[in-house]
Parts: sequence; C-alpha cells; structure tokens
Amino acid sequence: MTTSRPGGHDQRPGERGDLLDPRCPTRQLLDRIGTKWMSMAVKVLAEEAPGELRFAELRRRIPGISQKMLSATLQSLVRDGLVARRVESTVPPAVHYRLTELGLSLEGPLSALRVWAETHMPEIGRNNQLADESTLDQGVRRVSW
Amino acid sequence: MTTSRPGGHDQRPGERGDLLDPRCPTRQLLDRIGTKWMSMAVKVLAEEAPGELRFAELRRRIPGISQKMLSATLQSLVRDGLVARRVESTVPPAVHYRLTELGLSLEGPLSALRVWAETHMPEIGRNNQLADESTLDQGVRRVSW
DNA sequence: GTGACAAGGTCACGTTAGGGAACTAGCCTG
DNA sequence: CAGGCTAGTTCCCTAACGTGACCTTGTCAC
Repeated sequence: MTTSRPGGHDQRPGERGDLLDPRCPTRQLLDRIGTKWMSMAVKVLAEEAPGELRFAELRRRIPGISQKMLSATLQSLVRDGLVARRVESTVPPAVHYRLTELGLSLEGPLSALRVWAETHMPEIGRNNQLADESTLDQGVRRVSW
Repeated sequence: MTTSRPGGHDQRPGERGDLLDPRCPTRQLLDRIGTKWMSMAVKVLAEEAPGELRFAELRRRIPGISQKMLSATLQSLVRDGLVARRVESTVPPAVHYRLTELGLSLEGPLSALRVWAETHMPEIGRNNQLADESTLDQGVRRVSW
C-alpha cells in the first residue's frame, strides 16, 4: 500500500513528490504493520514462538479475521521474511507458520507500541470525546435556528 | 478508519467478530500512526520540541505533503491531544503547533520503530525481491507457451 | 456418492485514504 | 485594483483495503 501514486495524472520525475516513498523505511514499515491484521498476527505468533501455528489455529486465535485476510496477511509476512511457512506433506497437507528471527526482532518495538497504546489510548479516547462535544455545541448553535 | 464495519449486512451482537474494535487499543493506535503523514508529522514536531512550528514551516519540512493532508493530519493530532494548536491573532493570523506531553511520550516507541525500520527494512526489501523473482519464474512457465 | 475438512483462491462489492485543483478570509504591497 | 501572503476548506476522483460468498483439490468418514 501507498506504493503506487493514485493521483489523477502521471508524475514527471524530478518534479516534486518522488522523494517520500523510496527514502523512508519507516513509511514502508508502517504500511506493513498498519494493515488491519498484521500486528495481531505477529503478536499471536510471537506468543507461541519459537513454536509454530497452523492456519486454522491462527484463525481461532485472531477473532474476526476471514480466511482470505488471514491468507493475505500471512502471504505478506512470508514474503517479507518475517514468517516462515512449512508445508507438511501429510494426509491432508498441513501448513505451519512461525516467526523468523527477523519477525521476532520486530516484536520488541511492536510490544513497546502496544504498551503505550494500552496506557495512553484511554486518554486519547477522552480527548476525542471532548473534541466531539465542543464541535457538537458549535453545530447546534450553527445548524438549528 | 477501521472503526465502521463496511461488510455487507448487519452484525448480531455476541455472534462473533465484535470483540476486535472496542477491545484493541493497539489497533486504534495503528490506525492513527499508520496513516501516511502522521508519524512524519510527529517526528518533525518532536525534533523541534519543546518549540513550535507554523503551518508553512511544517509543509516545508514534510516534503510532498499537500496543504489538505497537512491540515487533516494536524487536525487529527490536535483532536487526539497529541499536538497543541495556538493561534496568534496578529496581522495575518499565525498558527503554531507543538507536541503535547502525550505526543512526546509517543516519540519513544515511535523512534524505536524507526530504528528497527532503518536497520531491517533493507533486509525485507531483499526478501521481497527474492520472492518476486521466484514467482516471476513460475509466471513465465505458466503463462507463455 | 455425498458430505466434511484443510488451506486456501477468486469474484463482486462497498468504504475509505489520499491526491489535485480551486476556492475562501482578511490584510498588505505595487 | 490586481496580485500575494497565511492557513485553511471544499469538491471530485481513483486506487487500495477489507469483507462476504462461493469455488477448488485431495483425502477421509458414513
């Protein structure tokens, strides 16, 4: 995501605006972990590390995810080398997933973010409520006669 | 974002799938910092902290951002209480932005993520290249006769 | 032979993020 | 009075994200 430029027309190179994508590794990382299920999958796999989890078990541990999204998420993670996929050629072929070393190294910063979220998101929620209320006041004053 | 459920039909509560949005502060945080300019804005403001920056100066320091997106980004940050907005009622009214204490506290985990990105994203890039090449091979074998 | 399971893939769809271009307000300069 | 500055806002558009529903391939149970 955010890898192509959806804007209306083509971009002349060297014009302005092509310096943000290639240069910023943080953007690329956030494009990955910012997708809806990525961080959840990493967390679940990290809890099991260095063990493995199968597709159906992952589905069970990530409530609300569809097969399609789990599949897509895992494909991205494998493609990035954060997760290893191991196919066991048994009776019905079983597929096992585990975090690679790279994936495990991401768990550090990611769990720091989780801790921050758990401690500070309630405050952000309150701030949003306050903002909503004040704009509501203005809305009432402006809209109804 | 990711706060409404766009899926085709309504959700019976207690059925399955309503436990992911309200319960997960990490999701809410990632929905915020995952947007394209959020983390960039926080970083730029953090570099200047505890000083302030004006709208035009922020634009200059965030290459490629449009007025519209900068405006929207700052509004979200202010709404969340991560950034404080101060209007100076001078000749042309000047608006100053600075990180709040809450915003500054986010810089810690966020910069940890940036460090991780800078050290490990090249490896992820290589992994993706390898994946592209192997699927390209398969594509050639499958598609052209 | 009909159904179930595993691990997905594909299709059709709606929502949303993000981009561009143009417009606004009041004041200042030429 | 034409034009420019600041700090935005508004409209319109597209591409990507995410969802649900259905299809697949192969083996096992009834």
